[in-house]
Amino acid sequence: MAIRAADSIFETLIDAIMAGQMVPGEPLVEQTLAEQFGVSRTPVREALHRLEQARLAERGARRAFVVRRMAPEDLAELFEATGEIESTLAALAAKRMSEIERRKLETVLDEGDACDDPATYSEINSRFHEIIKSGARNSILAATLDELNLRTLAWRAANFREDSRRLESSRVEHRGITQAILSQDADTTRRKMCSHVASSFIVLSDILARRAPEQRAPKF
Amino acid sequence: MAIRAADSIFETLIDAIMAGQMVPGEPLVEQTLAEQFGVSRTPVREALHRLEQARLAERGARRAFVVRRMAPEDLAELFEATGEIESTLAALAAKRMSEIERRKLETVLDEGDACDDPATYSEINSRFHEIIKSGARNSILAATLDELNLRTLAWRAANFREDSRRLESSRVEHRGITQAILSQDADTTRRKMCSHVASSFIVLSDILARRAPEQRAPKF
DNA sequence: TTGCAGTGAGATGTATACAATTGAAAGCTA
DNA sequence: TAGCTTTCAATTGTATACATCTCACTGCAA
Repeated sequence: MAIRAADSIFETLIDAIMAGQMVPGEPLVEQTLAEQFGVSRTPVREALHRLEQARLAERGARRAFVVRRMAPEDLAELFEATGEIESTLAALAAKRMSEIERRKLETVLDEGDACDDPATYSEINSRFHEIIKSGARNSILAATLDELNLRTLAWRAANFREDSRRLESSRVEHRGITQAILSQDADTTRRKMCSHVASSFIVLSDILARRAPEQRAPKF
Repeated sequence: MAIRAADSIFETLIDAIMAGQMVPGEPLVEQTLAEQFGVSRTPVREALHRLEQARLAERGARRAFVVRRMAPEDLAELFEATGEIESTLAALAAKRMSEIERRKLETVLDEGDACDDPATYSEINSRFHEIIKSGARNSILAATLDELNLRTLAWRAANFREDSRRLESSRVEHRGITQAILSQDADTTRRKMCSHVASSFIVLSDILARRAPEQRAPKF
């Protein structure tokens, strides 16, 4: 019982959704998944309920679970929420980060400037946001942000490919955020972070808009 | 199967925690609860897992569930998070509320001024916050706030008795928030709402601090 | 007295059988 | 043919038995 089957199934399903192997609308039947994982329905059932609570699954016909469909408006709300919470964390971080953390932030920024490989930049980008998140000194808000990020993953992961123009503008935005944090200007930090997340969303929207209609908005 | 046993058990347990009938640290044993509710362990099990995800239960000895204990610092973080999110919603509402909603807000404010009964005031207070929440036009943030409020309920419900001085200061704060919203000043709205939630927390802290040590901080 | 291994009770994790619900499709009627 | 009813299969909900894990307690040895 050291590692629970329900836990690993839950995570496997999340990974599959992230990787785009399970598209929104795809059915998630207890019996079928149980056979695939080689377990009984019980742990699968628990995993599916957790996916539902994480808003990654929803009920379809006959109360059956399907990978959650999401309308473009919902995605916009989700990104707005993410942006607001991340901005709040950044504003708190501007007031609370230690000297060591401020130095780290600068280091990561420099690494980002020196990097041209999109995959590496993506990893540096994560560290940048991670430092801010922990600098805010509020684990509840941090957990809330993680949760929301999980819900956008299915879309970001399936669609995002770093394009060099976005990479450059991201660098500029990171620099602005860092400057605001270093000067402990909470209001400016909030504004710049909010705009940064909004930019990411615009890029994603563009990509989605260019796709075939049946993929763009699976629900309709 | 119209109403699932698991659902009603989940809600009953929340209500019991809210009402202070189950104090933090109290064990939640599947078998025992199953007998009390007259069902099998299965639906109880599901309800307990959902309580855990809602952070109202945690694991104690032998992986058993107990009503979640919380240190004072955790409570402070929780209230800070609640305040930040409610402030964000208020700031958005200041920019987005319809004329009708603005009028409603004024009406509720007047009702609050005219009211001296703490129970009635508490209901009016809920409506005030409800109007702001829906005025923000973001269901994700609204749901996030609901979730956090649920987690503070156990403490607020067990401890809160309206005291007339708090009632008066609450009125003043509500008036300030309303003015800021009506003049569509998002920044001021955010600041005032944040301070409003902080005041509530201070009052709660005082009440907790006056209690016997073993009740004040159940964990230690 | 201290430390540790064995043991057993208490609790959750999982498998499986059966019950209940839902929705779609077939069939009947006007 | 349109609309209503009935039926039935698909799927989840629940009950129960068994498996597994954890930890407190006991007893022995150093």
